[in-house]
Parts: sequence; C-alpha cells; structure tokens
Amino acid sequence: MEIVAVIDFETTGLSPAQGDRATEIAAVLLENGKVVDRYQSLMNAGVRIPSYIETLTGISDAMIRKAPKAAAVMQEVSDFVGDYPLVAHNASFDSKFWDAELAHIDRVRPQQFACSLLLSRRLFPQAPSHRLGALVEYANLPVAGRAHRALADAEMAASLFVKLIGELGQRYEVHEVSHALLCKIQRAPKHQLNQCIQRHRQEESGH
DNA sequence: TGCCAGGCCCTCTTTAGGGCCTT
Repeated sequence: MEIVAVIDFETTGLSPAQGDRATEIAAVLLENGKVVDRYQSLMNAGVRIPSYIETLTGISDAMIRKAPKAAAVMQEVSDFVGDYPLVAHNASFDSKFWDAELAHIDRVRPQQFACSLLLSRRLFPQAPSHRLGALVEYANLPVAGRAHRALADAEMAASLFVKLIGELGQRYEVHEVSHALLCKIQRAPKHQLNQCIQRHRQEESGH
C-alpha cells in the first residue's frame, strides 16, 4: 500500500475541548510494512500536567519546561507527515488532538485517519481486549518500549497496523490494501466486511 | 454552583444504557 504515517499523542487529558493539550507526539512512516522514518518530540504548550497523567506517562512538568514550544513541534511534525494518510490507535482521540494542535498554528489536516482499534474489532473480534498493549500481546508483536510514551506506542500501533493489513490480505484475498479501503472497512458493520470489500473492488474497477 | 469527552458497539435496543478505548 501507499506510505502511511502512524501517530500517537501523549496529552494532559482526554479532551482538547476541555482545555487539554498535547505533551508529546510521535509519527512513524510505514512503507511496504516497514518503518522507514520516525519523528518524536516532547512539546511545551504551557500547561501543567496532572499528577495522575505524570504517573501514567512518566512525562513531568520539568520535562515539558525544557521541551520546544508546541507550535514549533506541530509545524515540524505536520511537515514530516505531509499529506500521507494517517493511522492511529483509537483515531477519534488522536484526530481530535491533531486537529486542535494544528488549529493553534492555523493549519488544517488534509488527509483521513484510519483507526487500528476499529480495524482490530473487525478483524480480531476474539481478542480479549482491544487496548493497544493487549493487542500487541495477543498478536505476538514486539514491545517497542515503555507504554504510554508516544514513540513506543506509535511503533506498536504501526506493527499492529501491518498485522491487520496482512490479516485482511489473507482472509479476504485483498492483494492491494489501500488506506481508502481501510477507512471504509473500519466503518462497515462487522458482518458485512465481505460486501464492503466487494463493493470497493467494483468501484475501483469502475463497475 | 456544579458540571466536566465522545465515538463505537453490544444488548435484556431503537422512547436507552453502559462498557470499551484513548490520556
């Protein structure tokens, strides 16, 4: 498939609409199932980190004070990602923060997100949990580092994403999985994946 | 003062409720 960018944010909470800000961003570029480039940075948005968040992520106020400004980091990472299609685990979360942080620098996201959580629910419905760490364990994927740090989570989401594409290719004999197809599959009713893929094939071939 | 996310997905559903997932 085309090059995609898998991203992961660490933040001060769950909702930019409630004033939460990003504290760390990572993006990895995937080409032919391999990570070919990486970006990672802490980012200083001038906000305090709640203690339970520091416990969760290991990211402290002291670390953030020394980090580059959020605006500079977002300019760098959005340049790094360009218009490659995006992927995240629970993309509804990361897309909210991506859009909110881009808005602070007057940029607008041009591309769509695919979601490895929605895809996992469809392709691995039997998994005991669809949390990123649990899926990595379930699929026997390598642990990339400390969970709840952006680069480790982005690397693990990337390897999960590669696994999902492989599964899709095998199970449904889709030889060229596109980001556009994934965006359709992740919205399709679980019992209609086959129909969704057939319809996509027909649209692609112009019938 | 009191409140505080929101989208997905299942089910004892659809005139709704609650768990999962992200930090």
